Amino acid sequence: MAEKITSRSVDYSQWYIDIVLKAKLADYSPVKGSMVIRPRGYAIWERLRDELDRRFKETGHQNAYFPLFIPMSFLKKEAEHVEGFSPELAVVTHAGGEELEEPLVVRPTSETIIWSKYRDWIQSYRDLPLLYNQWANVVRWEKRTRLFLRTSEFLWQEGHTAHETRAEAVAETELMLEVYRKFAEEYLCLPVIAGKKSESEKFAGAVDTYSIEAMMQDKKALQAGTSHFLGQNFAKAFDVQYQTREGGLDYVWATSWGVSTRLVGAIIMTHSDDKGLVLPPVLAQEEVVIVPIFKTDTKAEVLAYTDKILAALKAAGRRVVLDADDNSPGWKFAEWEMRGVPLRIEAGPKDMAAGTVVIARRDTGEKVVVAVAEIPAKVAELLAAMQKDLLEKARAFREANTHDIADYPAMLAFYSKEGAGIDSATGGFARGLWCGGRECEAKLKADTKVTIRNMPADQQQDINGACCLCGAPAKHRAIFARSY
RNA sequence: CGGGCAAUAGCGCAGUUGGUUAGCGUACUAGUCUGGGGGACUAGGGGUCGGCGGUUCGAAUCCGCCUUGCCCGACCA
Repeated sequence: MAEKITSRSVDYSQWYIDIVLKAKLADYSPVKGSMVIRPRGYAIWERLRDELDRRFKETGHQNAYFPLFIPMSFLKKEAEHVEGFSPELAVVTHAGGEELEEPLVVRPTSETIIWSKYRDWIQSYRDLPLLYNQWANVVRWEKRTRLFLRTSEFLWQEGHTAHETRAEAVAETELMLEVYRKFAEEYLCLPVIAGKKSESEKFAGAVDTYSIEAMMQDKKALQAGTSHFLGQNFAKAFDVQYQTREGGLDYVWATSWGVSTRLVGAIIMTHSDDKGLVLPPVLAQEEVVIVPIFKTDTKAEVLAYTDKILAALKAAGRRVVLDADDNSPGWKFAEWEMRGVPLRIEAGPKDMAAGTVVIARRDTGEKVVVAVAEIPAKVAELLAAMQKDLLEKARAFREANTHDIADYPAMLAFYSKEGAGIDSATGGFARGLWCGGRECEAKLKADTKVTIRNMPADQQQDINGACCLCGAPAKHRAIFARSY
């Protein structure tokens, strides 16, 4: 609270931890890798979740809930799936004081339990498509954890859909990726790159995995959401067949897609500064904080003044809070900046005499004097401007740190720059042509820890040239980066 | 899971050749003044020194194991 947070330029990791703890978004728990989400952090998740839920329903999806415990044997039905997840499984072997006949896996994701039920529910093409989503917690035992970004238990949503045709399932995969992309940009102010993952980076059990990738302020990439085309893999594993329109029998086509509380970490890392949290206004628990500035003998009249402003903003539908505590104004300014409230209204005797207030923007620090009657309109204007500017600022940062790379020496040079500025320099995003081969991708990772984030969907034209890693004829254009 | 560092009041830390009643800053509580960028003074409350075990007449201090966190690596829809 009273302590300052570590500067980004000193230690980016510590800066992030300081913000999460000091803005009271989350705290550690006694169990390694699991975290407590505190009210100020949960409020961000709630607002994000509600908006995303609205968008899912708008695109025809329904919510359901599937159980936390999954029979171990279910995981084993899809070979790649169990192989991918087994190192991270938490398994219940005892319950009710006895050893269980079959161990129960605490869900790391719900494809298997869901498809075991889809088998019962799908008989005919008339039962399709099935467009279900669930909001749930999942557990993946992580070796190395970070608040919000990688925890052993996290909150997420997982959509699981079943379709008649391959084309329809692919379209759903792409549709949900686009829902995520728009949501990330419009609501979270996170500019993201939507594209397909390489073979080595895709989901265990998927035919194709797509992702949205964002750039953090240390220039590392963060996968902010994924959408998978599962083909008929799970339908075959769980024997989910349906009668086709032609009277035949075929396996159902599937997708799954998800975003998690990791998004909260992405938001923090993208927008915040050395004073603390900076939030897109639509996500903020409070959009406006009013700080009255008074002496003991002027307290009553100043509070009467700010009460009217508070009432006017509430009447305008704003999420607003008045901080009438006896802390000094400077203390309050710093505290509310730490918490990431987008706008601060300062009102004291001078303002009262002039019939004005001072409004300060959290992101730019800019202060403007506004007449009392104009406050609701000005607040609306500033909040909208901030929502827009945060996205543009983040986009400009990403563009400034994205470079086209032609060959391997250039790639090595790009990622070997010595660490001036934030953290150890990570170079940023490299954009280059790629042959699609696993070998050169693996070599790059071994040499530099840089991986292919994805192949941007809108940048696959004019692929004429050599792979920037191995020189073979290129098939794709890819984004490379170090990542979280 | 391997290597390194750390854990003492809510937070940040000091204390330790083993010795009575564990200390500082800050935060917290009460009061007075103060108040436009983290204010001053006075008086208070707050501790199983991360856990378990060992050595010892005596352990925050020495030893062992464990837990949690941070950094580096391995791993990672």
